[in-house]
Amino acid sequence: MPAEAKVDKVAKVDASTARPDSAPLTERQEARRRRILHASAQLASRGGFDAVQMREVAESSQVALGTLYRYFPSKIHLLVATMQDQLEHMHGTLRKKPPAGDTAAQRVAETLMRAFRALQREPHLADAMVRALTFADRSVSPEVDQVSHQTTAIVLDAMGLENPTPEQLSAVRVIEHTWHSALITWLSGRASIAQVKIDIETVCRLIDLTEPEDRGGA
Amino acid sequence: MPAEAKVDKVAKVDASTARPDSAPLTERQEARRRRILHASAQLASRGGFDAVQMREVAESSQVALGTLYRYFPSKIHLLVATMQDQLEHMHGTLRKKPPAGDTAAQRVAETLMRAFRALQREPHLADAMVRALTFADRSVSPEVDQVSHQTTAIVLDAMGLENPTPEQLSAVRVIEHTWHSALITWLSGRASIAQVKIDIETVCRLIDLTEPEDRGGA
DNA sequence: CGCTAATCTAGAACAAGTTTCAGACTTGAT
DNA sequence: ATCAAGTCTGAAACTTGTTCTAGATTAGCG
Repeated sequence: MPAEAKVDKVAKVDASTARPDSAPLTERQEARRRRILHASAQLASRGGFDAVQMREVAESSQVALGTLYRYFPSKIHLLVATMQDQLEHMHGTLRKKPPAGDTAAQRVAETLMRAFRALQREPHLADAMVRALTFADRSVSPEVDQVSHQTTAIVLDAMGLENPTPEQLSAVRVIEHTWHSALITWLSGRASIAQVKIDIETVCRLIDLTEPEDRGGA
Repeated sequence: MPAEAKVDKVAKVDASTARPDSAPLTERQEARRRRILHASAQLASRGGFDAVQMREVAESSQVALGTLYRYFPSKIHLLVATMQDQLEHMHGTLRKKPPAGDTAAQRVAETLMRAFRALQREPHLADAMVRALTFADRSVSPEVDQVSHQTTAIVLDAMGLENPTPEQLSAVRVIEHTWHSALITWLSGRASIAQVKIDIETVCRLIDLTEPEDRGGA
């Protein structure tokens, strides 16, 4: 069923969502990629990780199974890419309304809680993305790293820092560890929302330890 | 091939490794369980998560596939149980040589680094266990919780506390989050051993914030 | 001992991720 | 417009986790 039109040509990839991979995609390829990611997010929103079945994604996005695998070499790759996509939205949204806390710790905690609330609105989607992220093996490292960097950027934004010290970067790393792991315990029903909140607030206190100005904590 | 002898009978389960599940196991059942866990650990040590294939585990442990599934209802259950098993060893080993640091934070960091070094000796096994742990869904919550409690016990041991305050328990939770997540980044090649060490040391500083003696946190 | 229920075994069958392949379609260049 | 190379499609095959079944074996009991 060759149902595609005849308008196409080279198409410069816009830099916003650019995967600086290797080959620039044509418009139709970009459209396919987008359809796939959309289908992935949609299915994930329904039933989480298990509901994202490669055959279904292929069908929903009007693409052959083989093509799906050409774009995303595994289910994990697909879901991590889906997460990258969502993270971009999130970062944009968060940027519009910066957190209002007095201290960096408060602002980071507030930002993470805001993100957490967003995830609560689509718990199944969150499940699919986070499970994929932590289950990813070495073959997905580059993509996972990109997600990690994006997350770091969000946290640093919240802290309001231009040139973080190594200590502060360490604190941010630990915050991200806690964020991921706390999400997992929540998703698997082993921790309540309240508990996650406490964990986030607890770890954010680490930031206070690294304040160069007034030294000392609470 | 009914190759089993005729010596058996009721067999009291010893309390050390007791799964207070429901039915006490006969000796032969206990032996099967042990063979299965051994095979699981062995295969995991070879090739990590992927190398633990249910058919192979069944064959290695001289048990039918159906029986394997009766003992462990999924691959994840099996690997989490394998982790429980290993954790017990670990806890026993650690108990023998308590950490020597001056502060609670130092002792916890030292203990975790010791555990980390043990994992480095069997990185594939670590991979299988940790991946299973973080991939586990709600159906495995009880078992994962038990692993979590065991880990908490180890950390509290290292801190040398009888009655931890709620604040200290929060710190311990965050430490465990960091521990798990840092392990994952290491296993998937996104963080070096040195980086994991830094992360552990960083998060352990949280403990200092909760010391009740010399001025308090918050 | 002899019985009944529970357990175990071998093996087929099923499900979903992944791979493969032949043939049709597109793309980019001539 | 035409050709070679690259891409996409549909469908089958393969892999490994999981389920199911029928028949043997074992456990606990009278």
